[in-house]
Amino acid sequence: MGRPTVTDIAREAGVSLATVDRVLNARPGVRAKTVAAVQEAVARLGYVRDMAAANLARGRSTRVAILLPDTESQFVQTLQDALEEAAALASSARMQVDLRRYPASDMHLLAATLADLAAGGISGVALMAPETPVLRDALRGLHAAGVPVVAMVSDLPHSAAAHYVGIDSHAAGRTAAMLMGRFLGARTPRVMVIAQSMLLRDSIERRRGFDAVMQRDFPGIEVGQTLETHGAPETLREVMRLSLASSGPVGGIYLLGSGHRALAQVLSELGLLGQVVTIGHELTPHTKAALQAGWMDAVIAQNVGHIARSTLRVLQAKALQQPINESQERLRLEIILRENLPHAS
Amino acid sequence: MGRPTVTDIAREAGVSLATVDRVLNARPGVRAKTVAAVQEAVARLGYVRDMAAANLARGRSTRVAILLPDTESQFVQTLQDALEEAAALASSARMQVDLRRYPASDMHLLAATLADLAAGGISGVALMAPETPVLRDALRGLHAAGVPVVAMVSDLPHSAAAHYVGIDSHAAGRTAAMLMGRFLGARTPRVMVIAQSMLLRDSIERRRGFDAVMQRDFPGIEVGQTLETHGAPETLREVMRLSLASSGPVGGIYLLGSGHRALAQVLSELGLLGQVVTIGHELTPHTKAALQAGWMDAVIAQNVGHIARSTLRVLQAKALQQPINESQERLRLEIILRENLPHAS
DNA sequence: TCGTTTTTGAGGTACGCACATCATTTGCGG
DNA sequence: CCGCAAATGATGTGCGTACCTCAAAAACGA
Repeated sequence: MGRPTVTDIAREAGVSLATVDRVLNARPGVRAKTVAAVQEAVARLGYVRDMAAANLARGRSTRVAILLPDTESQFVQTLQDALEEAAALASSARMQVDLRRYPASDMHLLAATLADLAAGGISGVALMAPETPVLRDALRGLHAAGVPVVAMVSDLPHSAAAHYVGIDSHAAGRTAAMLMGRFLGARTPRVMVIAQSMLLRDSIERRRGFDAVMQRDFPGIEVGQTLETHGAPETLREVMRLSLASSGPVGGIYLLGSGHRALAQVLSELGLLGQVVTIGHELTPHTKAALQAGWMDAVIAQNVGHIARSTLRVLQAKALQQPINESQERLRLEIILRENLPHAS
Repeated sequence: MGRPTVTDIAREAGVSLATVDRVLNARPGVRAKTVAAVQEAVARLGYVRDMAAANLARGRSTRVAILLPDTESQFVQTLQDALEEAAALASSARMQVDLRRYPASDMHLLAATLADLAAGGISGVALMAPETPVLRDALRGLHAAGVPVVAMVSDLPHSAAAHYVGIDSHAAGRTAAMLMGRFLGARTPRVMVIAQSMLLRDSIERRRGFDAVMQRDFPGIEVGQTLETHGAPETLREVMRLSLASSGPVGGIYLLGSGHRALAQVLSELGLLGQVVTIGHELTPHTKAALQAGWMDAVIAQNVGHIARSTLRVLQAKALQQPINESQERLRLEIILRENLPHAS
């Protein structure tokens, strides 16, 4: 005989199917004593609800929304691709995904979108966004409406997010520092730190983690301030020139983000390409190429495919009020060198 | 309206439900022209079979066997734990797992067990084993019987294995070499290589990968022969003493396997603990502790939880003759330092 | 004890699909 | 054009669960 079914529970508990159903689905109108009897039968037989059948019967088709910033970042694009792929697969598990980009500059618009979604009867929302007050209020509104919110990549600790899917950014920064310290060897003990912007929480935390390990384990290495480029090649060239002029040559470069289109060129103009230890974050076509070319030494990444699948699983679970398998959803921080670069699929 | 169902397909293709069913399940007795019409309707409507409902209707309860060597290795134990956890979860997806250990010394017994399983009507087998001729024949027998075989951790390229779940061992060795070379810095450019045994194919390939990168990128570093310990602390102490005496001091130690219980003690006896760069494989309680203590510098690992879940998913898919989502099943080679050690869960 | 409320039982329908049976239609060779 | 085989249609049942309705029984208060 296979797994026990509701019928077995009914027989075992000496009640009818209807009563078992009432207990299992927490419907009212059952005496506490009867509830206990049914629950005992469940425990005794080791009954586990067949979720496939349950969802089939419910006829539920979870509808969720995922919001990504419209930043021209290759990482976000990579993540979007992964989400689309995962969404296609998830459709076979009766879940439809509404994947959108929002203008990163207009948080009020994002908030309005979220309000619309809540009103439109969505069963879950996942988003990657910086935690501004406006957003926080919008998310609390969602929470009040019973819509679970999942934070992606960058956590939203003060916004009643039901779950965070992403790596520990502080640990990511610490790891980058550890590799930087060890790879630097006999090179000039000075590191330049470059970022596109420090808006998202994860950049800030990476920087903190980086500094923590640098101070603790490599006190002899000097770490510069964060140079913000806002994605503009001109600014990148300018700030690097200025920094080199004022603080002197460097042995390493730490990219808080996923790198820049123009970075290779600027580095080569400055005669640094391949000469300095370069460590960055996120696996994108750019960073992949840089690793392969050999001028980037390491990339600290999170598996976007995993993020995408995990996000959808968590949204599904939250929407159906099912428990979450923590160990499956925990993301690992990945260190990518040229040698363990994933093959193009 | 929700997702299209078989009924929609039938209407769209202008055929009956029965015919749609015949086409979808590749049953005989349908003209090529009709098959094409149905498939076109499927493509047009973007029909995706509801696997939950399909499996429910099939009422199948896949039974699979997983065989692990009874080696006293912490890695195998960790893997077993992960498999048990995954199996518990998989039971809710109508799949029962028969998890066993076989005596690593007796391949004939393993072959006999496999023959029994084939006769007993199993729908899939996964195993971690060295590819000996006896085993190869047994696996071909399984293949002939239509039982899919999944190789875990160590590939079985000549044994008609339907799938390999594990990382690229050559790449693992290359990665270890790259880290060793860069971490070594100004230390004595000599590396000692230690293994429990060189039986499993993965050890051999790691060694090959390690040597390849060492020769290419760090020609100045001398790499010793593989010292086999067969798990005995005495042997470990002996071979290390001999090697140090004959070849002189070393700056790094490369553990081809997951380390030894006695390693920390022997290293400390020889005054090497924390003095030499130590790199090994697989995340186990031992290697975790060593990383945390700081005397191991890096561990190249594969995510056992992922291996376990992937193995079960692949077995399930093979048994049900469903396609496999390659990108989800591809394992990443993980580099673990103290800084990105996963938290105890 | 009676009437009322609460609890329980019995039974049906639906979800999307697999699989089986039997009737009917179609295509094809002669 | 007939006969036969192949192809297709029609229809039913079951998988395990959710959810609904109505009737019956039990518990309860007065």
